[in-house]
Amino acid sequence: MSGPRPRQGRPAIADDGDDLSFCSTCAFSSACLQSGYGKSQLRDLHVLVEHIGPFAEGEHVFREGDPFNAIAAVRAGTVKTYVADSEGREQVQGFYLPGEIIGLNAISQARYPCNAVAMDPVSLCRFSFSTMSELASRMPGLQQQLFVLLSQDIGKAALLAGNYTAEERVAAFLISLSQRYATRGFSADRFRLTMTRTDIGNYLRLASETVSRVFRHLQDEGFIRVDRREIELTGRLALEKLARNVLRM
Amino acid sequence: MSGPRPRQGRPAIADDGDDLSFCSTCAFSSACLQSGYGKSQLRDLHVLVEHIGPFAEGEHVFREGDPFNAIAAVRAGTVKTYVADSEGREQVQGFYLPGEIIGLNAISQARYPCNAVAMDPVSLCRFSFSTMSELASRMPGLQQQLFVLLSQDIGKAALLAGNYTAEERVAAFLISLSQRYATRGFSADRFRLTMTRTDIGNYLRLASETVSRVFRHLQDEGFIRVDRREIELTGRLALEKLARNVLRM
DNA sequence: GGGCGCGCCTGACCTGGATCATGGCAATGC
DNA sequence: GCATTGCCATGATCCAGGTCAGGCGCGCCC
Repeated sequence: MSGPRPRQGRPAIADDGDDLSFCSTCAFSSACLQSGYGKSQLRDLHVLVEHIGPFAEGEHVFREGDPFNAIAAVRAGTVKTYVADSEGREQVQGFYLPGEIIGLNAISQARYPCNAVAMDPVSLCRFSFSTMSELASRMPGLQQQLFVLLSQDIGKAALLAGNYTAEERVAAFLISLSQRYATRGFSADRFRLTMTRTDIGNYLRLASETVSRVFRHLQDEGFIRVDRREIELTGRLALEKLARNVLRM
Repeated sequence: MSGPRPRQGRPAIADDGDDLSFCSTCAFSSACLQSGYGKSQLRDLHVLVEHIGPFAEGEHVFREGDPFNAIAAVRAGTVKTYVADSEGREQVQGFYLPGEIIGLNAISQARYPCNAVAMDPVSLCRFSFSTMSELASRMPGLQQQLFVLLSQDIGKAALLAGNYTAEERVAAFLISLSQRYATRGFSADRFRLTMTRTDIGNYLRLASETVSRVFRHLQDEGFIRVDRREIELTGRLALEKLARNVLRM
């Protein structure tokens, strides 16, 4: 993780206390809890966790080409990853919500292949990848979790690749956000879009005008209610139907 | 790997002979050679390799929903992976050439999330994933190789996702094939397309007519020469320029 | 308060690629 | 030799979404 360094907040290295819930959004802790590890082994894991941030809105977490040495779980806020094409246009690759992992696609080249920027105040859990690999050799469950996380990400990217209409894309985007918020304990039907229409369009490969128009249309149909960044899903079933092909459900 | 079982050819389990080159296209063998392992350790690896096939053109290697238990390296032929959308239309996800690995995206759900079918006679090296995971715990280099392979695949899928013209997509497709053939020792400038125009279109999210027209146009420009499935790249530089944004080079 | 900038919306128009229809050509089978 | 089938090419037309232009409202700073 290069770019701005942690400037305040929690100690860089987790302390040895027994309170394992101090980082409830940290995916690895929960992943390993699921794997049935005891507290002593979890403490091993916590040694390699470093809490960094907060990053202010617009601040970069890492930039394309930075040397890779760590992956990170989002603790709070939203991180956007993007690349710039040869004409300097931005291509958004993904939005990462609390509990989700950034940096997995950097392993193969040992450099981050994209930029990551905070959409709002962001805190992260940083995991040294070399330490984690080493630990994974001794903890088969952790190794397996890493394989699963990596494998999941392969599928995710393929979703956008399909041949879908603007309406299908937008619906899938909303349903996906909703599901992801819900699994983290937030409301599934009412949340705040932390990104602009332009960002959404860049992500879905649509013009921002099209995003606006589709929002309008979905609202006219009674499927959603939008007010600036606030959104409410009032016709979840209809949205899911639209999103079905994209999300493969 | 479900579907048709091996019906002839090499023994199912590699023998203990010293000839480690018997499977020169097998990515893992070479990956581990690169990692500096000695022959005795390589033999460990070869124990978990099973040569299967040949599969005839049109035969399925696995199908969506099949339980996952192995990944496989293509030894010979081309494998196409695809899914069917809710209206039964086929969406091609990728083509896998000799040396490339299929099945990595199946780890997270323990089921293959797509279908894999042979485009021409195909032989595979099958690797039991559980055995390999276990082995990876004892061979950090192998674990690392697996991480790298998985991480690579995350990026690949993202390429198609972009907002590109038909010409850029087709050029990128050709350059990508060329590069991949070249790294496997085949000619970079002259090769056979093992798939139909429809398959190419399904993969690139273009109509097959558009693929035809773009081929024609690229030929008129002098960048390629096409004769049915045979293709020659006569203007590699121009093609690379067209492909630059898609392939990020 | 007033100017300014940014995000967002909306309408008018344009265009790249899809779709539809047709025909050619090579391989295969009878 | 002739029919069939699958793949490919090409022309005519259509349309989803891009592009361009204008306008509005909110927050911010002087």
